[in-house]
Amino acid sequence: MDKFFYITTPIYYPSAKPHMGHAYSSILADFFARFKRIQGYKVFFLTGTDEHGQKIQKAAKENGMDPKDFCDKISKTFFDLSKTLNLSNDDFIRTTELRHKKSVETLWNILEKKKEIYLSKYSGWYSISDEAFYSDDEIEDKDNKKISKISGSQVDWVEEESFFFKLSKWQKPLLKYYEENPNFILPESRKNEVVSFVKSGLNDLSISRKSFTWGIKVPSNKDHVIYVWLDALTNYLSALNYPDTSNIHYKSYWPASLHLIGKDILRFHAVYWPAFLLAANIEPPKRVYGHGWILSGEEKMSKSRGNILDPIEIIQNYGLDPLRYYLIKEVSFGNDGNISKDKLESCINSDLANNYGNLCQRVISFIEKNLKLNVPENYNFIAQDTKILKIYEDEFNKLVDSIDSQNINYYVNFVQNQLFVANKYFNDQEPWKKKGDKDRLNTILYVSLELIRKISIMLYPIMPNSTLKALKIFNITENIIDFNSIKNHEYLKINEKINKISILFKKIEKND
RNA sequence: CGCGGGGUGGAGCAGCCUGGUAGCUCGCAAGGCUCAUAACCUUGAGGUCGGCGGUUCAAAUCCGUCCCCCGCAACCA
Repeated sequence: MDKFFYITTPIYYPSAKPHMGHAYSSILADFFARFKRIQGYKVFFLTGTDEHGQKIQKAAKENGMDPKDFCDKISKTFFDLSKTLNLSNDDFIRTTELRHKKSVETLWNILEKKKEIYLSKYSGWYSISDEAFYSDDEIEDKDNKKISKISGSQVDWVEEESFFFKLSKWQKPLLKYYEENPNFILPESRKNEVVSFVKSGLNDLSISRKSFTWGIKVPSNKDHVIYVWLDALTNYLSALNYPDTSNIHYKSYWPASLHLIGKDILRFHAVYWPAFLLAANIEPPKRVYGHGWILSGEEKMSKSRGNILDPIEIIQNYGLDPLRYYLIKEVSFGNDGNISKDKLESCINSDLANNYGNLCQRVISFIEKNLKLNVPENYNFIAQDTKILKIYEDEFNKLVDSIDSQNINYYVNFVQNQLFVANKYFNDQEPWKKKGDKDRLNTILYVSLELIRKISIMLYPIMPNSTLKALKIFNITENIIDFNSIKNHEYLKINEKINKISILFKKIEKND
């Protein structure tokens, strides 16, 4: 029976151009998607853009553009980014699409029919840029203006009719859901935050606005636009052809396996979203993972500090795969991490060029010179060979578990460790001194090739382009990569030719 | 008492939940090797785990308290 895996990134809000944080979320999601694919799962990987709301309407107006044209333009930059990052996403959803509109309207109607929504009036201090209301003690005066203490953005007194979602009613069911699904919110530290937030009590949620028009209209009352978050979150269903719940996509992939998001939007995903779904009698997603932020050095990236690292520019200068590797390996997943050109450069030199790239190079050129690129024959494993090869067999389940629990640093550290092991093996076995002992020489080279194959497969989800280059040695193409094959030690067939490859990663000359 | 994150060898981090000789990568020093992208391998130096107090046979790890840094001022992942 087929096994299914549905992973999503947040849909990005295209009020400005993509930055490192968007790249980070997307790259991580792609890593999981690619891993599950080579593990044999049927994967659906979704990303896209969230294009409704007052901010977009306002930004469009400032640019003298129609909101839709404005969205088309900026959404394209995010679409382009997905190409630049070599994402393997199966779909790219935009909330301005008809399929999404239908999906949101259906969800709304269900909630309304189930009496989860009621019409009332909201009055309070509202911040356009935060898209949030603040209470009296959350605002202060500054320069004759009212601003939010929390965000510092300007707030205005707003009094308007609004539809409300009976969020308060779902406090207990949510807590029960968290308890019954202890891994619904990860990492654990953030789960605690969410749980205590819910425990402290939930107010009903205003889920419509009358103050602007750019969005999906409330079906039963066209004066209202549906609240951005109710609109946006539903994208995860829309892409599966919801409301057609009998279609194969929906049946296979819902509930989502993993919503990968930044920690700042955890509340929407871990509280509101499951509440909406429970209220509509739809199964909530299996997991929401709130990752940290990427900082520049010690500080948050900001234009005023001039320490911004544009992902596009980094990729142009250093290449995509090094950036992907860096973000996945150097950042302790779940925590904030930081990136600097300096650290990226030394990561490229030591991990990629010296360690992985050089391993491939030394082994292949040795085989080229001594065996004319034939697969070594008459190999005969002795204890020191099997000991190394068997590590992959022994660790296999742990590696799979580490991915399934999003403990990706364990996985990456394992690979890095095996790179050291492989280089040490080649060093210790000294094939250059074994030219008189053909059988032993062949065995050493055979084992070395196998190590390169296993390591390259493991690195594939992180660096698809570079590892596909390396796997050309063995004529392994993307469609036949099989993670399970790292357990196998006799993959290579005698009489086959292997292929020479060019240098995988060039070292960066440091001039400081 | 605003909220949250954090303080572990020169740098970046893991370990803390479930106490038991302090671990990883980079950097540094010495040696080895020469197949390879001056790459690789070995060994070594370097930390009283922010301070103080407590619990314990035993604390980076648990409890209390204090100090310091960072984000919450947007390019919201």
